[in-house]
Amino acid sequence: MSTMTAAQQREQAKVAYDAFVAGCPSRQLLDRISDKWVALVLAALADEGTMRFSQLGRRLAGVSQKMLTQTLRSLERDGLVVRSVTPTVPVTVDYTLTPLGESLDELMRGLKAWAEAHMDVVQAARDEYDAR
Amino acid sequence: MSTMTAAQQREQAKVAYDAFVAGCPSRQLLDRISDKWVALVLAALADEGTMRFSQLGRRLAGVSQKMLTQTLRSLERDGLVVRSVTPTVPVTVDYTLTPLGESLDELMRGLKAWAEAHMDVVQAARDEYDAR
DNA sequence: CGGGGTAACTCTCCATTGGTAAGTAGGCAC
DNA sequence: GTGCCTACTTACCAATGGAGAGTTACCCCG
Repeated sequence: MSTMTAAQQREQAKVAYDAFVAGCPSRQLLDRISDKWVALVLAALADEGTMRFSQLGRRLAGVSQKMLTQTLRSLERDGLVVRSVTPTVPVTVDYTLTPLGESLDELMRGLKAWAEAHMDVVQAARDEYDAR
Repeated sequence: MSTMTAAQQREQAKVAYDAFVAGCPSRQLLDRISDKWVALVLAALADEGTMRFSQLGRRLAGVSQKMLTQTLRSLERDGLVVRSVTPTVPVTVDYTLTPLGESLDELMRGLKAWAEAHMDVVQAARDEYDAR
């Protein structure tokens, strides 16, 4: 058979994708920032400079402690924040953006600005869609 | 009691958050684009102009049909893409970006550019973190 | 010396989400 | 009729994320 069914084409594309995605940097970053809490941590740290764990927990109040530690760890691993432990009475942990983290945050602010500028249009589109 | 325990502070912050988040447009948008597939659909449509359902399925090959329909529906609802059905033999469905969708895509390209420029630094940070 | 309080986690359980695979509708080709 | 096409929809199942309690390590008060 010289022609392929749609199912076969999908199958083939899937294999190509598996190989492709492993080494694609923009895709890796996408996975990183496609995490709801990453953007919020970045924004909070950019606003306040240095913040403690509990401060962050209050600022992005909806976050669970589990997800906060998890997010901060991965950001630290990627070199976007620095984690510094001060051995005070109850231990104090501070987080700060690195220059790299700051540069990413600038792009994020662009998204925030877009949201504020266009959210009313989006809302109108939603209302219209739901009405029909 | 005039002072609050940390637990009580967290509880209070949580209530404030619930009220805050419901009406915050930038947060709503964040939830929208914090979906892995949204960015990819946007990028694909911006590249190719109009695409059919199966074309998109092949382009972002890792996507399941379920998630593709789901993503496209929500983008349509938000006025970022248009869906047009042509009643040909097997029905043909085309998707195109609206001007609104295009404007969001421009920001996304900024992120892509950041990724390509900085992914090597991130990778180096990861390696170092994993090594110690 | 023991009980209580604190910060930053860590663990356990459960609900929601996303992936896989199979099924559906309507029409044409055989 | 049987089978195949596109664009879904549905059923099931594994993984992810949230809620909340538990843990560690320390100090202070009585």
